[in-house]
Amino acid sequence: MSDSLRIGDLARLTETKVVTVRYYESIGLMPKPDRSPANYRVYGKAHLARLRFIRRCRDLGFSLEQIAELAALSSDTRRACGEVDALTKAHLAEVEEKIADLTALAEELRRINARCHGSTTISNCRIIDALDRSSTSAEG
Amino acid sequence: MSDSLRIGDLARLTETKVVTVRYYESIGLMPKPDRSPANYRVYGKAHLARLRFIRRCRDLGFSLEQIAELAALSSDTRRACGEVDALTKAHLAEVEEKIADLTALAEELRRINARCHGSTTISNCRIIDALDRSSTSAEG
DNA sequence: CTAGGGCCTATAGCAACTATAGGGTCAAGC
DNA sequence: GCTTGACCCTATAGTTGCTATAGGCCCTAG
Repeated sequence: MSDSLRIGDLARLTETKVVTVRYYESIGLMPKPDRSPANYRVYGKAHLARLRFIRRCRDLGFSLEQIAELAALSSDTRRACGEVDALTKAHLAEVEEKIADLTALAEELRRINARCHGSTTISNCRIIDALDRSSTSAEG
Repeated sequence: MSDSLRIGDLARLTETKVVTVRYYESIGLMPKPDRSPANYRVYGKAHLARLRFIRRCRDLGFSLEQIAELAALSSDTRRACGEVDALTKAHLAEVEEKIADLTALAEELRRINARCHGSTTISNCRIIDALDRSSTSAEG
């Protein structure tokens, strides 16, 4: 009995918003649960596990589409593990690329920031200057 | 004469899509240009500079809202430079935080990936296992 | 004079939610 | 018995930064 959860319980247990849970259902990522006589959604442990899986993957940066794939793969235990492996590897590569991009970007922001040598007005502010000029063009 | 540009020229010169230029105008980020007799948008060098500024800031990861602020600040040359400085510093902090998050995430993905010890089917795939369990809970 | 490229407006779609409106349900307290 | 308040329901619109589509005008070259 106590494994009968309402949407609010599910949300609390997974640190998800209620609307988000409904949203996941609307796009088919969460299965449609049974309804109580009052038309409330009634969830069990399987739903909780599913939502936990989704949230964990979200935390790891997977898209909802990727999560749907992962979930489909994981439910078919005889399926080749290689597909899961490929998905996580591809995702890792994406993440690593994003890190590289952001690192270069931070570098440049730091460089730009360093140009503000205590000037007090925009007219002699080198930051705006730096933003105006393309970084690839030579500085004067 | 030759500093009269059409939207396609502007787009090409800044590696922006035509629709995007119009979009920037629609949200007030680009000023409304004059129109030719045929109702075509007619741009000058100031517009080009403005769009370049926008695109450069976008490349640096600023949001359109932040860019609007930066542009407003930069046009008032007597204004205190401190605000610009603060904006770029805040943005840098954001970027650095994002890098930290992604780095932790990549770490975990690598850890998860390492669990696939050549198992061939999902049933003994440790990756799905790893995704299922919360990373904070102890492993058995 | 027609084909193509470019331009115009307006609207809808994308991810992944979030917010709002307008209502029903239910247990507790007076 | 009745109200209060927390919870639930549906449906729709908003968010960011675009992109795509439909349906149509302009202009030049062949």
